[in-house]
Amino acid sequence: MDSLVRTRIDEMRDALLNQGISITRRRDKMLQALASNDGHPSVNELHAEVRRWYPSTSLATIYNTIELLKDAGQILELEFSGSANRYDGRRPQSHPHLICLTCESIEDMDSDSSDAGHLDKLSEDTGYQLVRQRTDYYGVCPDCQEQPAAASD
Amino acid sequence: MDSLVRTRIDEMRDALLNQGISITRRRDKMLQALASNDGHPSVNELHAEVRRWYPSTSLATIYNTIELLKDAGQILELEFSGSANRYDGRRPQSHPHLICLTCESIEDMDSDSSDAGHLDKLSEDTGYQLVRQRTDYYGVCPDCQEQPAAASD
DNA sequence: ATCAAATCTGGAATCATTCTAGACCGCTAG
DNA sequence: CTAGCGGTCTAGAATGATTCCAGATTTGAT
Repeated sequence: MDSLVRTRIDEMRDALLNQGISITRRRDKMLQALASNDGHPSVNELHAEVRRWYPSTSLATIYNTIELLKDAGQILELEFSGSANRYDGRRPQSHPHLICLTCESIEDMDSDSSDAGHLDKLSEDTGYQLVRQRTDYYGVCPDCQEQPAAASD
Repeated sequence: MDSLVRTRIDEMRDALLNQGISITRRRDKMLQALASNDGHPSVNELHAEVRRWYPSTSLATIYNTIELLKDAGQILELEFSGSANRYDGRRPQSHPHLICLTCESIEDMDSDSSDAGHLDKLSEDTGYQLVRQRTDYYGVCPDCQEQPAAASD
């Protein structure tokens, strides 16, 4: 296991402990699943992953742990109304994404305007106490531009 | 009725007609509801509005008309996983919003980086064919900062 | 007035998420 | 070692937005 992954797991673990939340075995597996997943898993994917070790794990536990991580600022939630939410446990800070309308893939972008002082400045300008932002770009990814539109029914 | 509202209704109407979509009475009321609504109505609000004239209107018709407007690029859909989607029929182009985490209000912002050439440039940089973007800022609005946290159960 | 195509209704179906009641687990005090 | 307590977990029901569907209605052309 990559040392970055291990570091990230420790970060999440410490953040939870700081809030008085104990790290149970299921929660630990969930942190591992999040830290080692390169993409943007859905609840079902995380559920499947945790179940590989603890087959009795219920969906409610996954949702529950996500809630704890959100409160601790350790997970980024990407909401979608038509399909399941997607999560990023590696980079919990706001950052932009590229979303393919054809294959529904989600790709991270480097933060540009969404870096540190940006929200602070905007808070002053607007009078809002801003805590996070969401920026997504929707289009067709390079792969799907080449495909002869396979799965489009 | 404001002349800007009337202009906007005509825009939407023409866009639908151009796609061979006829403007039925319910659809017409829906365009009026969208063009004259200053905020970001939900499907239920639009439904209620159209029902004032055509009480038998079903929810399916509202969803259906939204679909038509989306295809014609005449409505902006803001997706939320936990609650109902919200719509903007006045400014269908991508533009950023301020969203209050306390009272769930949605406020328009002027486009800054999300103007015309921006998506084109980003398309070149990323290889995606980008068609729209979504940028939302989440925080607490000025009103809710003053309130003694009324509805927070 | 007739007929076909488009539109609309009302209710069922779907599906992600939240809720809930009770079972279970791990820890501490006695 | 054991009883009890608080936190955790499970399974399934409940919720709510959205989509689907079959049949009824309306529209427009002739």
